[in-house]
Amino acid sequence: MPTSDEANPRRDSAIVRSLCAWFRANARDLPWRRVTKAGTRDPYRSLVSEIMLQQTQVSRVLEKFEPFLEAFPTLEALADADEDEVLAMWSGLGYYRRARSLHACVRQARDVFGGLPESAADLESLKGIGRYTAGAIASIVHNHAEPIVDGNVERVLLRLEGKPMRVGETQTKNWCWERAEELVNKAKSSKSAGVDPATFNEGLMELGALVCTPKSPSCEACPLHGSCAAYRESAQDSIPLPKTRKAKKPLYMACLIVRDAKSRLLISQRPKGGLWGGLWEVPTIESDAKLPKSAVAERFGVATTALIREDSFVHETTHRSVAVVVYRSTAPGVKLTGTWVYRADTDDLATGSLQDRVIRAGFAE
DNA sequence: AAACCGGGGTC
DNA sequence: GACCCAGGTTT
Repeated sequence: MPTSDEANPRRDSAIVRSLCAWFRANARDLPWRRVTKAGTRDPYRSLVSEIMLQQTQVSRVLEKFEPFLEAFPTLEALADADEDEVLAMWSGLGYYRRARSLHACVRQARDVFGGLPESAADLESLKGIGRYTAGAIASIVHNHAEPIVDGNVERVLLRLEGKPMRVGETQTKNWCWERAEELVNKAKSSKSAGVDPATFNEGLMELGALVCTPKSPSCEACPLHGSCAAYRESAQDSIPLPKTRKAKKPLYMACLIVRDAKSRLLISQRPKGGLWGGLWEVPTIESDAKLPKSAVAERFGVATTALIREDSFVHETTHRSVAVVVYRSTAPGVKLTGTWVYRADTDDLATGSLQDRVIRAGFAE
């Protein structure tokens, strides 16, 4: 009696063939899947999409992908751009370090390799490209037999093999990478038409996105249910195990709206790295504790009587709950440095959604 | 191994 | 509200 962990070449072969056939028939028509010529994809478009898609849902990326590609149509164009332009096109996507890393990545690729390299090892040497992204480009664009494991793939593989583990933990990832490697090698060695590493890897992710979903998976429609341990044991809903989540950290922000005689608004750029790194904001104070008005006035160098409380709201991110209080100054602060901008200047500015709201309020009336 | 880093859709 | 997402880097 073979154990469940024992290699089963015939089962793996069936999994690979079924999945590839399903993907060929059910793949979504996404802009980064566009084929330029003779079945090849633009590696640069693939790179941009992969970075944008990190921890970001397809529907979010769809709004930003084409405008970004229009602004930076080629790797050379992106490499030649200023970091501020790149950040501006990333506005609203979140995880802004990705934009700065992508910019550094293409410059590095141009200077070191004369363009984007093809091997996963070379790709992974570039800024912002880890094992997943390197494997994705090498396999999907160049059809190399490189495994890929993201959140989707972990969930699919854990269910397929009936492993009650948590997504994202080191032990889980290690097991998934090994399993994904076995399967992609099986796809590589397959003699069936339409079965290859590119189709298998992308199919695995597409299955996780469309069928083997976190909640209410469509097992009856799944091409792999005949091989799936979780389905056989009716364990789809208990695999993977629920994530353990940390409480959101509170953050308090006091923002100051200052206008000059020309109705311009005072803004400044946040330091690179850290929260909203490199993005623009109105003068803002941050603290782990509530900021009394007197402290805000002191820090901004403005009299308390010149500070008008204009708005307050809570901005939620995955990891933070940010309590924002917006003040307007009736007298410019002596200590404040920054850049004066007109309303129209802010359109091409790199901003997060929180400061977008504050800046809009700043120009109101 | 754990912390850090966004945003918005969905249930 | 909690959960999710084509992760990588830093500590």
